[in-house]
Amino acid sequence: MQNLRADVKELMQLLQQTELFAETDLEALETLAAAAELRACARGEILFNAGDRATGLYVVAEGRVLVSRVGRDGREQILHDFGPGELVGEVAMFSGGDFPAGAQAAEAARVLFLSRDTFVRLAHDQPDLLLGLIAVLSRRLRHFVHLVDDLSLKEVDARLARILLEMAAGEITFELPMSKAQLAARIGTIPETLSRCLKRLQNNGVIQVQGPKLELLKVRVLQQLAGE
Amino acid sequence: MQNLRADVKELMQLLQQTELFAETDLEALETLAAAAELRACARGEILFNAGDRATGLYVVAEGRVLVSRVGRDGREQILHDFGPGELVGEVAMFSGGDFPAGAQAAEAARVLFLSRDTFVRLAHDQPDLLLGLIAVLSRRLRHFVHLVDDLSLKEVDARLARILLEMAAGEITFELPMSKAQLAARIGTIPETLSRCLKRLQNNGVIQVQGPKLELLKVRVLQQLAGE
DNA sequence: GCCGCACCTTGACATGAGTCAAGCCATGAC
DNA sequence: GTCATGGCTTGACTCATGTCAAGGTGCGGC
Repeated sequence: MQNLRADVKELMQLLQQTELFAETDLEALETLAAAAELRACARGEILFNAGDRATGLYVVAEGRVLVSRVGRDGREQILHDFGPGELVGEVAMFSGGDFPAGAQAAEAARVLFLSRDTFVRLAHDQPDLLLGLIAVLSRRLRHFVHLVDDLSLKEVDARLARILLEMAAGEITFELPMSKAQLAARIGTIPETLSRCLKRLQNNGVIQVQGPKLELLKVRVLQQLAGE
Repeated sequence: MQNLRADVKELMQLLQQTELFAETDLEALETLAAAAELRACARGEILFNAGDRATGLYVVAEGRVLVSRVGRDGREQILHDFGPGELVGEVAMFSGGDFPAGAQAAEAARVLFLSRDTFVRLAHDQPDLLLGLIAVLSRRLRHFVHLVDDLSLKEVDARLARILLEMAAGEITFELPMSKAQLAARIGTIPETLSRCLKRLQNNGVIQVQGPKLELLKVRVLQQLAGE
């Protein structure tokens, strides 16, 4: 991970586009920007591992960062897939102090690092920031409820259907925003199983797969599979 | 669910023993207590269902409240098991406005209901409350990370071993604090499978089961099973 | 005491999903 | 060109876990 030079103006702009700091006033933003470090990481590079001591949090400026847990057998479960503007590693700051999961760049990325101190000092006289953080955490919890629901109560087909609909975002053709191996890890399975599920859906005429290109032929069927 | 009369003094005491309001000053606590409603619920009674509009949050005063999701096939996954002093339904207040999961009393319980308005008004001039809430949400997230890890990356034996060690809390003999069906729902399986796992552990001399009474004979083996 | 019910256990079975090993296809290096 | 590589697919197999059905056990009501 490489530290980059960046002027405060640019950092302020980046911060303004984040979920947490969008409403923060300019003065505070400047303090924040002055204390932030901009870092570049290569595809696959690790930001932190589960169990690492957390000295601060990250904000994704560009690229995508995956947060995941890895089992003893090497299998990986992706917990979050964060894009520009999203916070990474905020939980560790307010409970425990170590990261409960690991994070790595899914593609070349730039991230802002904010030290714990910087953040705490700022939050002290910006109660709005706390409200924003509460909103972020609540959204994360909601996401986890659905993830647990999926993993515990649904089969792979249902999870796949749901994520396809989500990634399609209303379109009927789209390109997978990640490798199939990563997609498998997101829905809590392995590439082989994913491959077979996609095949089955294709054989049933529900979707059309062409490398990373997907076409949703029967959206209704997918919705039903996903559990409404 | 039945509304109970309770005097403000008593409610204040209850609130002081909660994870969120332990540090709140007496004046604010009094306001809170005056606005809170104390409710009694019978065992099995439902506080709210997934998807219900949330008009406030609950604090467990007595008894246990389970938060869970139920699949289309009727299988249940317990997400949280809350005891006295813990918050229930806080997520809904800060994102979305509806409960992402359902809650029911695991045994006869008394809960305090706080309306959204009451809470928001109080939080407005008690920034400490926000910090406390952030701590609570962070802990919940940490819990979910482990739950997802368990469900996705470990088998039932490992989850069972972990929860047994947790419930034993250092003792070697203890009594299950819930029915075996509920235990099964907590570790993401069904009573039949739980029954077989317990049997297997017993046959291997790792534990001794006598109805709801458990004896841990080989703690080391359990720890190893649980994944260190 | 006996009935009925809730809770739990057991067995036989079905199946979803992981493992292992092989092979395919495209891409980039040389 | 051909060779190696990474990413994906496929098949055969195994195994954990869920389903279904039956039966036990204990407890409270009457």
